[in-house]
Amino acid sequence: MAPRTLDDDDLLDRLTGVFRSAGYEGASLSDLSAATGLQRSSLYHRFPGGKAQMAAEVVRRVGNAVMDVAFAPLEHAHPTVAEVQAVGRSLSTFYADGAISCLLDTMSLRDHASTAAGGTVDGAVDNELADALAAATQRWIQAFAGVASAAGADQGEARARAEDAIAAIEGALVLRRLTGDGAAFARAIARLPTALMGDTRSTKRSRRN
Amino acid sequence: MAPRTLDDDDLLDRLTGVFRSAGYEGASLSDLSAATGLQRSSLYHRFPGGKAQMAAEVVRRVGNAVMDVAFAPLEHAHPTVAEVQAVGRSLSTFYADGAISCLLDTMSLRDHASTAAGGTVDGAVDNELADALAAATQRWIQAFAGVASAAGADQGEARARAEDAIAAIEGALVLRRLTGDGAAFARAIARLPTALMGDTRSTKRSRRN
DNA sequence: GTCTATACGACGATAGAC
DNA sequence: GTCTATCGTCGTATAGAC
Repeated sequence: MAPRTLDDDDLLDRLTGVFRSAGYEGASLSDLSAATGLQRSSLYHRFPGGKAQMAAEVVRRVGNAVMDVAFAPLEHAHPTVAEVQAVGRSLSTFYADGAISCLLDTMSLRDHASTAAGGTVDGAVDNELADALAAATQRWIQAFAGVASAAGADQGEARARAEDAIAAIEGALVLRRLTGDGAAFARAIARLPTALMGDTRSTKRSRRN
Repeated sequence: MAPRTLDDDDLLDRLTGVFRSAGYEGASLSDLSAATGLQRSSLYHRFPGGKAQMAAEVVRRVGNAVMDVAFAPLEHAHPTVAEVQAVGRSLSTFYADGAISCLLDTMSLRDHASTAAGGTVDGAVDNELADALAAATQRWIQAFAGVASAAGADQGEARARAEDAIAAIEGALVLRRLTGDGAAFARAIARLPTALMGDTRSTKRSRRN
């Protein structure tokens, strides 16, 4: 019912939703077509590289969006606990309180193919996705590690805290898929300030850790 | 070159390897056939329910194996720190120091299909997989929660500690897929005793937490 | 820039010989 | 209990009309 164009941002948003819940292999062109309202061939007009290109662009775009919305507040010298809590709220919104999976998880499977014979042309496209995932992960780690560093952790410890905090969130999202219970995700978010900055005891929370 | 039978345990082991690295959608019958040395039709002879049945049996079998090997030592009244550390070592082996993904993660995606029209027959098979995943998850949570309870945590806190410890492990496995670095996984395993039992300070480790 | 139509291989699944 | 051969469907990807 809409014979005219669809906005580029809207288009990628729709694609993102499919990849987030189905993963790379699970997201068929029919799914992507249905979600966007565009026919398969129209998708190929915008993404000549096919599904692999769609996936890579989705990952890059989401990575940028998350950096802007959630982590930009952290990029000055000394983030406060309140600012880290705000990042937690942004992440809660982004993941719909844990109900939506993370692209880093759902897109990081696959790829026993394409490594077989000599370098095919689309091998580069496949690596594009892997590179986008790795880049987004590193940016996330560095954003969190920056917070830990500002709180006084040395470089190695800062990176460890960042990785552990991310792992807690990613693992909670997996758990949520399995149990339907978002409590673990909520705890991982609530723990974010102390996980990164150590025990600042500026809030009333004590618990283990 | 082996026209005769393949042992049932071996067969499921081979299938497990494919599902672990490729996920449900990513594991094709060709992959499963190649990994087992059996033709597609032979696989159907053993698993009339097809891929869904293979997946469900794999999940159930792995769930049982993990319970036996790793968690059985915990099923008496008061597990010791050393015993929990031993569980960590078993898990490290099971996950090849983080290099192998967890079935709970890789198999818990998918399934926008089969819910469409009226109840088809194979809808039950699909739920079989989801049920197997949920059951394995609950058994894991309860095994860990038992440790926390024995260490003095009340019921809610025990379950929270168990879920958080599992999330830390699952998230570290995701991170390892993304970065190729197993350090986060090693830390999640090392933290297991204190994560479940609180700060027993019986080892020299202090750190945050 | 979107559509209809179609190519063609891989997919899950089945039939029937041995 | 395994095989070869094949089914119909859906997968990704293209060609060409509008």
